[in-house]
Amino acid sequence: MKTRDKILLSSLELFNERGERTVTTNHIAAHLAISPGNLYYHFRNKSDIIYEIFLEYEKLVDYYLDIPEDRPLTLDDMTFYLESVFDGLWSYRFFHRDLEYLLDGDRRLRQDYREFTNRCLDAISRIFEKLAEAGIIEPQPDELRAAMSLNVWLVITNWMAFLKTAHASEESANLTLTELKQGIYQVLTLEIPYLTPAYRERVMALREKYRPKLPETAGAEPVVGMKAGMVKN
Amino acid sequence: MKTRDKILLSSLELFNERGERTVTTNHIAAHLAISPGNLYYHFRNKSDIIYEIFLEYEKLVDYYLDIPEDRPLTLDDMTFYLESVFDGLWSYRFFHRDLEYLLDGDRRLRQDYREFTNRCLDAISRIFEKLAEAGIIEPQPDELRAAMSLNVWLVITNWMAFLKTAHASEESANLTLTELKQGIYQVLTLEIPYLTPAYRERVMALREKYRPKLPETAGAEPVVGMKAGMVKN
DNA sequence: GACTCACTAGAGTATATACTCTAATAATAG
DNA sequence: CTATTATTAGAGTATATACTCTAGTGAGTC
Repeated sequence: MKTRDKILLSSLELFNERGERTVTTNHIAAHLAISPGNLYYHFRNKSDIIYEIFLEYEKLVDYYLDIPEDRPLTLDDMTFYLESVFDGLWSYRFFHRDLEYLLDGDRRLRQDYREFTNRCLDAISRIFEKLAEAGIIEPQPDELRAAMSLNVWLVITNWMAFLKTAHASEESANLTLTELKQGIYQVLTLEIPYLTPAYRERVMALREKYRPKLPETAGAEPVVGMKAGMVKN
Repeated sequence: MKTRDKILLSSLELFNERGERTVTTNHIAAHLAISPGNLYYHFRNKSDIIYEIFLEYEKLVDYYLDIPEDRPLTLDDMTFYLESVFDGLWSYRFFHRDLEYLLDGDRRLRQDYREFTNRCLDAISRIFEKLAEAGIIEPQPDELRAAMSLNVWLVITNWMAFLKTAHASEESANLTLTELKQGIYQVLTLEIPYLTPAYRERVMALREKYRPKLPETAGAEPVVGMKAGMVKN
């Protein structure tokens, strides 16, 4: 594997683990057992590394949120979208943590992220639209759908932060799979009132699968692994 | 005014303006035209300053979210809660921005914040309960109410970050009053499906007041001032 | 007038951080 | 084989950061 790619991989790993703020370029180099000079041969600066990681993230999410226009959506599709988005969120979780600071320091990133957000909002809205066409949720006026989509986005992007700050009385805060999946539970909660009678029970059953067993008990559950076995389309 | 209080005030101001990460204790001292030594006479370290600011924030929100148990809630109460919470969010907006890092570095803060979050969630849930009692929203089972409350919390605490990152193509990102208030619009969007027929129109009209005029146009609107004229009870 | 004590100035320090520079070694092209 | 280019090591640097230490000052007290 190319040094350049190793740098990106290690950076992501360290950023996710310890937060971008506490991981220095020297740490990254040390972790790879290469010299700082070597790292700076491949990247102009730390921002550059972060930007490239963002591009990967963007690509991943754009890929997952590609909505088929030639067929109606199914419940499985919706499940796939939810699982995928939380997957992506997990893999690049450092990003949303220090988002504001990162955007303040890199105009390119700010601009790109802005567009990325808008694409995501459009995708969510389009998913709702197609779920309505498929008779899974009731159709809603554009304006309401847009506001709902934005709420879904806010819940999704804030879920990890909530887990890490509000849960986990112990400091380390190993996230469990159950906890991460509760994010899907929260998103489905938003949809409940809009479900059609025909699908209500099925979606409620789906939601139930993501419900936490014991809300307040920090269990010794398996740590998140993800990259689960869902395949696109 | 005591030097100690001036330090807290300036710190909050600078943190809000530039982010905790980029504001050093030396900056704070310089801004007050006092020596670093003086600052460190009053506070053991930077974390201590932040912790004290958090206590103020906590006190403010706890005060606002005190729910009267001797009378039913009104729509005006709900408006007051929403306005107040966004007020508080604005006044201490640096806090949520760097939340994870701050909690990682201070056990006290982590523990207190955790309890604070739970109190807020309980308050939101209690508000929903009393809104149902007042016939404003339909009553819901405990479990759904809890999940809804959590969604409200996620939307509220993530709203500022959304504005600062997704909006404002220009770098500075001066938030406008209209934009901040759109957070209330988003929260009310969550409530729509649960409104009783008797109140539906009134709440929709209230919501309309917070609706952004031109969603995507970064206008030259008046910058947020807040501390608006709402009085408790 | 000596004494205390809360408060302040300002120079200083150990460490870290992002990043640079030079020189050397592999890899590749002609 | 030679020349060029890509890659790497490793020491070094300018600056910043959180924080310390010493030496006071000024207002009140006995």
